[in-house]
Amino acid sequence: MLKPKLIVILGPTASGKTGLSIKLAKTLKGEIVSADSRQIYKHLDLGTGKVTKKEMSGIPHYLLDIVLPSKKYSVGQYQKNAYKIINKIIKSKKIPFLVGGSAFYIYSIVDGWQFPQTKTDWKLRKELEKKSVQELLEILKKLDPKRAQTVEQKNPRRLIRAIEIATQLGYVPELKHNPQYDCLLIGIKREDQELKKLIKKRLLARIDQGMVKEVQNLYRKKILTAKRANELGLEYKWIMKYILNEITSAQMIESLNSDIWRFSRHQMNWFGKDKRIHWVKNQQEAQKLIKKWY
RNA sequence: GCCGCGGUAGCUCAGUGGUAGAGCGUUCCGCUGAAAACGGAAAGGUCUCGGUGGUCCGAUUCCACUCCGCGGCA
Repeated sequence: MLKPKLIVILGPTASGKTGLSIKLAKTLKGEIVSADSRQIYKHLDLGTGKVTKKEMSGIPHYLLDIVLPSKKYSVGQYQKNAYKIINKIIKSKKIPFLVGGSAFYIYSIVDGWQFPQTKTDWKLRKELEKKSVQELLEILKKLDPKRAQTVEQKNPRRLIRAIEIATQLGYVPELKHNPQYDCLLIGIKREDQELKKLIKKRLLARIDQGMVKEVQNLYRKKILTAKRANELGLEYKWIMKYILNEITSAQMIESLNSDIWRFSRHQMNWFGKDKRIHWVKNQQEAQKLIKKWY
């Protein structure tokens, strides 16, 4: 049985995913499902570079603004939500586009990761966070010696999650892949220097548009705490520091610029090794690929 | 002009009479329900510690002079 088709548009931050995906969706009767771990949140707009209503120009967008910034969201939830919406779009005879820069989210769909059926145990995680990596590794060894060998042994996050799973299931099952869709992966290609310029330009433009004010308002209305802003990272982290007078605006811009650049490298670290991705420079190239594939 | 302090990796600084160190940054990499998260690795000092001489078997480390920066007194 043939799997339904899914077009995936990915690339580093500021590469132009939003613009390209809307253009493509317009000419192809498409609908867009976001794959962005921060645009998921309500009220985080300018800081996440979220599409505006106007930019959408009538193309339906999903998985934006679905949870409050104070809540923690996860890939597991994302995958469930995304499957549901993509299937709905397919049923309505429209073409689904998965668009975003959160590699972890994208691959949970593209590769169909089958996460173990467990509950997030914040209490346990908090307890475990007090322990050293050595201690965590010892605990995991007792629960699941096999997984203890394959996890990143110095990474507390990974160790804690493995312990969480093993506590609930008795062991950590191997992650199985069960892709639900036939995916066409299109990546937006940008040279380093070009991307650096784009990042800077977009950063300054958003500051002009009131990005600092956005964070100020969220802070004043208690939608966003300083701690949470720090967890959310990048724009929220640095703008919050500026608002709290910990840094000057020049320091804020400089730190942000270099942090966003580093973030883009991190994204490319993930995409760069994926041979399935077709790298394009513009709409024409993307359209040609889609035409051939569909 | 005098006195004091400092000049060591891109930045902030440790340090020792006997083959140069940390943190940050940079680059690269990993990633099984926090992923803008979380973690790992490497490169970098014209054989080199501002410069020139001296003491010493040996000086980045001690001494003298010199240049530069900072602070104080004039």
